[in-house]
Amino acid sequence: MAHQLTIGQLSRETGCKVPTIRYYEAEGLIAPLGRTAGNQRRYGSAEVERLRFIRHARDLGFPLEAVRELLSFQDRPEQDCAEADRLARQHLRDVESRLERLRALKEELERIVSACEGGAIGDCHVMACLANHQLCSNDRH
Amino acid sequence: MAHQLTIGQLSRETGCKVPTIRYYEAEGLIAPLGRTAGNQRRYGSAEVERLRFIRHARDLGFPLEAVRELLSFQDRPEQDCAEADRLARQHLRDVESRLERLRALKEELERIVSACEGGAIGDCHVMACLANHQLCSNDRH
DNA sequence: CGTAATTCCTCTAGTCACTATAGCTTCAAG
DNA sequence: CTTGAAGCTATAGTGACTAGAGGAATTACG
Repeated sequence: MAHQLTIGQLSRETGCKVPTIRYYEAEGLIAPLGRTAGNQRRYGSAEVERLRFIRHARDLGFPLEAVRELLSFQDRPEQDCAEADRLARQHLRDVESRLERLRALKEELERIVSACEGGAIGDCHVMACLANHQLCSNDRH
Repeated sequence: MAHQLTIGQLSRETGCKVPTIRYYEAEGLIAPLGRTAGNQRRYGSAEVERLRFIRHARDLGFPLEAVRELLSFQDRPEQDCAEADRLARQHLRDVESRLERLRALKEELERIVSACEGGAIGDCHVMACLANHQLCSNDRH
């Protein structure tokens, strides 16, 4: 049993928390090589790779369901990559639209806080803008 | 009982779904004026304003907990607006950092999908980048 | 006035991707 | 051989809703 990892070591190798690894196992994304006599999980280097793959895809914002698909592609390397590419492009479109909305939101917030001049809440622009959308966004949206 | 609204009418007025209104009520953010003999909620124009306030703050990404605070400020208009302003500024900082991360992510995704040239998964850049962070982001982060 | 369609009610469970807690067992070091 | 860290399972909680079941009230029409 050379160089097998405990769940804690796998956690340190990949930056993925221990309960999260167990959660991924329950979700069927990753499994230990086996268990010790005392029922503890043991992992090999393939699992390190697999978990890094999962983490990276998650960091990129892919939902677990998409990660699951990507993993299934990985398990069939002879297959065409069109599906993986489609998934990534779809995700990019999602990210772009979220980015757009977040940018608009930031601008609105900037207008709101830049208008505050102190004083009582009754006269506060921040509160007025929150109460009345018209007040802060005089442009589109 | 002139111009009192049902929950469905309030929903149409504010763009807030019916179950969401009931959820906000359970959370203590908004309450009906009263109930009919048949136990149905009835609302007045103050509730329309309050719910619009809630929706706008939510659309701006404030968590419900912050909305709760903002509402409590609104109930004391003589008070100084510094707290409301602080909350909005804090939120702006949150949004800015999310925006920054989302932007970096989008760039990484763009690099990834732009590298795909079709073919088998074994040779696919999309998959390779997901497996190995180094491959796609040669710059910071 | 009857009835049918629509809207309303409560309650429970599900979503997503974890995170936290409790109470226990196993393992590695000294 | 004992201690303390790390492991185990199982359950519940997070945020902000959303969906569904099963039933009651209201409104519109004939």
